[in-house]
Amino acid sequence: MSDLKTPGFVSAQTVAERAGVSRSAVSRTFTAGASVSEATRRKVLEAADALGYHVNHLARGLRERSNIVCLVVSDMTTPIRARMVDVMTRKLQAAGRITMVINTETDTESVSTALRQTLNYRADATVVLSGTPSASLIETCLANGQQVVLINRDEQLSGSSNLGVDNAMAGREAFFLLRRAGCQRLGLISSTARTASLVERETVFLAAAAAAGVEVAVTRAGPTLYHSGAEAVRRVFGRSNSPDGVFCVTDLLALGFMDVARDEFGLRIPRDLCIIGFDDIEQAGWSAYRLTTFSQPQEAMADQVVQLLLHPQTASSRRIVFEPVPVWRQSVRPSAQ
Amino acid sequence: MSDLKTPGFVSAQTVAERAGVSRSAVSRTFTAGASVSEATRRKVLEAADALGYHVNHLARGLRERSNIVCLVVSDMTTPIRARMVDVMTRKLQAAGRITMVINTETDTESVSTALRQTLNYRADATVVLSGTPSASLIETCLANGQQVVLINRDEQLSGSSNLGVDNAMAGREAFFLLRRAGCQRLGLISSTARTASLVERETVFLAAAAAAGVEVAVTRAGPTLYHSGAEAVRRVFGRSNSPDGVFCVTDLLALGFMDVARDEFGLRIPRDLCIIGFDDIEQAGWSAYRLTTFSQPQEAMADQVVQLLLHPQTASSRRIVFEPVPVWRQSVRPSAQ
DNA sequence: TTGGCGAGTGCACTTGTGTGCAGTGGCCAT
DNA sequence: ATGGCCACTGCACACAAGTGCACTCGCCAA
Repeated sequence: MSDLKTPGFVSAQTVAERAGVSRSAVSRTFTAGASVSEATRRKVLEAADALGYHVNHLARGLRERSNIVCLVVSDMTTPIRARMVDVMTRKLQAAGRITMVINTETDTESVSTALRQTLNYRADATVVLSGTPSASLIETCLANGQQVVLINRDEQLSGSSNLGVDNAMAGREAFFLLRRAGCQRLGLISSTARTASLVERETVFLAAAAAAGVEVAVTRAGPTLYHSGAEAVRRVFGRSNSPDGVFCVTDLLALGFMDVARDEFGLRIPRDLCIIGFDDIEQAGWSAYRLTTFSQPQEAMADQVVQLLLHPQTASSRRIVFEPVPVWRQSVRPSAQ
Repeated sequence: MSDLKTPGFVSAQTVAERAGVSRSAVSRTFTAGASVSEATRRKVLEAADALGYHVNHLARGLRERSNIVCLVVSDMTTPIRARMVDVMTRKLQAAGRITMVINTETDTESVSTALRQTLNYRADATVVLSGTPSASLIETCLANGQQVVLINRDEQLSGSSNLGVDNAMAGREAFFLLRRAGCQRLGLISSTARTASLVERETVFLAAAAAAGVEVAVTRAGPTLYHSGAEAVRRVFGRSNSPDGVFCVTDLLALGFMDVARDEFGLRIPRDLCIIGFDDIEQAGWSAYRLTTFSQPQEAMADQVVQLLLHPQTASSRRIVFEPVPVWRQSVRPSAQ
């Protein structure tokens, strides 16, 4: 049509005029279950199509729920985070929600700013993948009727739901796997980031070793990234008695460790050195690595988040723990002798 | 305070009542440059703080621009995409915009649905990272005063801006690098996905080879993923005369190719086999690979998108091409003999 | 003393929806 | 023929903001 349209969105009013009906009729046409005659509906749909009309969800969100969910996340380029964002957005979309991504630093200040944005956009819920927001701000969110879901974050924070994986199980299991493989001198490769998850994996691994009377050399060469794992090798094998089995609290650390251990120190894995990681990122399965690790059940976690959104009454102050599943590959010897 | 607050967001009206001023005063307090006395502003801020008030950006978006930008993307777990989403969200945030992510399949149908969502939420602009939307739908977006930016997508689509990298340069350069390294039998490893970008890299590489009178074996073992590169090796080295230099149209393909070439065929890189990729994903720099490749200037592209949003008048129907920058590593011999 | 000016304030309108309520018209049973 | 019921329609209000316009009030100069 040669409608000389002024730039800007077309409203229900315009559609109503063109269709020769009231604006209410237009609204009802696009509301499931509302009462409209077939004739009216057809006229409206025709006019809407000709004008390119789309219901304004922002205005709709003024009265009731906005169907917006904010995802607060940092380090998105990290494979594990990227996959989490992917899974989350897909599941939320399938549940009729739309995702606003807020990319932030991990520090509390920055996350708080993000959370305030969340309130500005009337998100029904906020899912925090990184950093830990201050308790008082969470209270504000809750007071505003917003749900807050923390994933792999600090323990209980008043009122917010809390999803996490059983890090203790992984730390314990990692120790026994290395011992069963016959490793004598153990190493723990961790990160300078002191996330609750990482700390728990560390402490449980160390506790299990202590209980068995085994000493463990701990190395923290930098942030939770590939090059920190790489750097860790140089520190570890500079020392007097180098380990023959290491638990890396993250796959990225493990992959960096493997590369440099082979490349610069000529070690063969798992012959000279056994390695266990955590996360089961895609690269861990690449044939250059074949890393034995633990997989986070991200699909299940995302499903759970959706459930919490759909049934908010069940959501208050709960902590839900998921079991990581061990993924057997070739970076650990099957058994001693 | 022991305000028995009913769940739900607190509005400017409530704040006004508590502060003993008009709602206008509240609005003006939160509007930069509006005229409010210092005394009033203080009263308002105090009440707002006590009640946990936050300006409703949705309602604000009813009158003017919403400051929402939709990002339509698929295959988010892919390193190159994950980084693009990361860079985009950060730059948009810095420019005062908020990002809505729509995670979609690459097929046209699914992208069209996504684009309609975009209109529902009154996004000021839509940035399409994956798939190609139908031209008619783009027209609808434009008619509604929305900007559409296509990244690495098909050529010109009426009215939308179009950012891309110079694939031709990469294809040509890749050929010459392999030749200069002394490679005699060339291979091209590509994807079953027929994206404009991939096709262009392919055809230019092949054209350069044809012009030099060199034959090239083309292999397309599957989607643009690691395991397709891995699978390609088995096909390529099953044939009679195997290549000693390959151009993989994507880093992921290249890494899969390298792994299996070394692992199952005992080839040494770059001694027996030279490999060039494209994208410069993080993993390409890992010491297991040290892949020579081309880097997409994603930061610059995101900056350009922000510029287009800030100055919409300059945005109509433009195609802007960025130069990929060659990244020299060790998967190609420096030079023949 | 009075007119003018400027800062500050509030009313009322705007944006695009969804929906309660009242009203209309058609159809069927009595 | 008429009352009752039901499907449909439109008015008007609510939602949460920003803002033009009119108005008040204090202060200063003529």
